[in-house]
Amino acid sequence: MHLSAASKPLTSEELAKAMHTNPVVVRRTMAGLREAGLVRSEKGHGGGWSVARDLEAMTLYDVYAAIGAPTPFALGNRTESPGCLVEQVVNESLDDAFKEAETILMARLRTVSLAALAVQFKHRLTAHNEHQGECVYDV
Amino acid sequence: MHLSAASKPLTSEELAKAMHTNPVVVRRTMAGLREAGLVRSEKGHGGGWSVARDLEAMTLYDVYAAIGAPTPFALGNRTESPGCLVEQVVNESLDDAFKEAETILMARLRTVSLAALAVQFKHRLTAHNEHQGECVYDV
DNA sequence: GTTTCATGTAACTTATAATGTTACATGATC
DNA sequence: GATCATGTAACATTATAAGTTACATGAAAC
Repeated sequence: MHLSAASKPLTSEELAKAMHTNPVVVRRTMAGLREAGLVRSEKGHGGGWSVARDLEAMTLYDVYAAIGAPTPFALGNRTESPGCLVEQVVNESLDDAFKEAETILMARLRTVSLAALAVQFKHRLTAHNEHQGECVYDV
Repeated sequence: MHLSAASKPLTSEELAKAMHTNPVVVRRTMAGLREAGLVRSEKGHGGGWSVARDLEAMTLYDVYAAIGAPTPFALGNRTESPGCLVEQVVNESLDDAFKEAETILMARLRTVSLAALAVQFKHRLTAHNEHQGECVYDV
């Protein structure tokens, strides 16, 4: 979203500063997005990161998938294939519950396009400027 | 569930052995269950842990709540109250999605009583014994 | 009543994963 | 060819959960 708001490609350094992290961490994360075709990267002068397709055609789910679709849950099985019959029964029941919740979560993420978030962002920016006076938001 | 299957209170040491962990870790975890009134503990000879109420009246949610209701999600906001307007908008959208998923997950956990799991466990135990010949399952 | 057994808990160590950092290779633009 | 930017390996730091040691407290057995 920062990229789409900018008029030129943004460097990893600029992005890192905006989100209080490190250029290499940015590259690592963005690499997933690049491989998924969500963003582009260019080397050399005037290079950096830019969006590769319409924000309308990107959802939060696409971003999630692009970064590797890590398990969204902090709770999990202590053992994957336990010999303990109690543990088996509990694991299966929890797995069912998590699966249901995950399905719903993913469906929800698919409904949120980055374009929709960009609209909300613009509203927020307007309100912010009215309250505090003009403020350049280039990054 | 191990406790309800046993005919006497089980010590932290016995439980630790059954779940391949450490007696102190067992005590730490069980302390939450005790404070929530799900289990009892007794010191001294013949002491140990036992269930404090009918398995019918305990659900997976009760257990989850008893151990402190930690956030079930591995994904979260990078910053709780970010100044960045993009981050604000994304956080709120994700928070909404997580909240919905969490509500559904908790509702689901409330439908699973430990008694229901105990029934499944007994079935599994029967099948296990038919397949392998009698096997004492006291812990 | 004292010995034994069990929990309760503080303090510390270890394991693991995410994040941050340094260093340098590769490629594009000026 | 000098400069700028990504790509990536290797390493360091940090945070958190799990495991461990040590010892105090209380209950039962003898």
